Amino acid sequence: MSVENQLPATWTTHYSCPDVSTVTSSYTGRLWSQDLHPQNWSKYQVWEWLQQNLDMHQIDATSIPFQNFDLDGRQLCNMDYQDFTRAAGSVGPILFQSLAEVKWNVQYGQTDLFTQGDIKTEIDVEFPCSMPPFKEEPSFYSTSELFDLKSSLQPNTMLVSPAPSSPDPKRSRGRTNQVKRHNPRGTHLWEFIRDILLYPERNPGLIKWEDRSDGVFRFLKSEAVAQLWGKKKNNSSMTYEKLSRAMRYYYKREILERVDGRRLVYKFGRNARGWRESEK
DNA sequence: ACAGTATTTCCTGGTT
DNA sequence: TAACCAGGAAATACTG
Repeated sequence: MSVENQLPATWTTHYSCPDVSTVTSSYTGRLWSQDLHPQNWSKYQVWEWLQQNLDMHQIDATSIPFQNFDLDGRQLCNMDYQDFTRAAGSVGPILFQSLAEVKWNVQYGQTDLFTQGDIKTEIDVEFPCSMPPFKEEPSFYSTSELFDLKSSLQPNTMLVSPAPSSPDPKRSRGRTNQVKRHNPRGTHLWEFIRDILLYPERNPGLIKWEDRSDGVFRFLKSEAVAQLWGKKKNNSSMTYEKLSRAMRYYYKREILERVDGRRLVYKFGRNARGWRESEK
């Protein structure tokens, strides 16, 4: 089975975490218009948006009650500021702002300026990560943790993607990377896996609990998960082979426990937090 | 520039 | 044979 087949449509089409330069160029339109208006999001898309916002702001997924966002796009769009605060506490304002900006961008944001380029390479690059951070003071985290997107929202500064920091003379092997974004320490692999697992109703058959209370789970679509992880890390050459190596390193740290004899099965270890139902 | 962490990449060899 | 699993070794990416 190909990876494309493994990936649910919504994920292939919508899930990604591009770097700033790609985000900006993808702000263009076509991917955004009618069918991507938040008003028309499915529950799953709402969930994706939520996840991406948490990622972007480095908010632990367990810190907000996801059940309050078991909504489709229309319901989401009907929420006002108060509703967001009620639903997500201190994270509410971030979400509110994020949604407002998505709406704005769908409506007016994209102009011809960025409609360059070949759709193919941008097609898998779009929204959640392109959520602009909100500008008001987030009292609970430092602005330095934010993406430096403030500027990227301004069309004129967006196109030039200056590959900031490192000179990086010798190139890497395999990995296709363009611009090193200021990628705040994102979610770790095991947290990424955990977060997919946490909401099975929205997990499109990628990973499944084998024993919920024991923390045993199984990959159903190993390569698809690897692709998603790769997207999150902006690494298009990620494979299950490599992802699983990283998983095996978790054994020593007791973030995972070994489950032998069962292919694609892993178990959370004593150092993995946030996966138990009681911790949700 | 540098050290440390967390992968990522590659590889050999074994198993299902 | 394909798809996994085990880990070692070394390279990378990023952070402080």
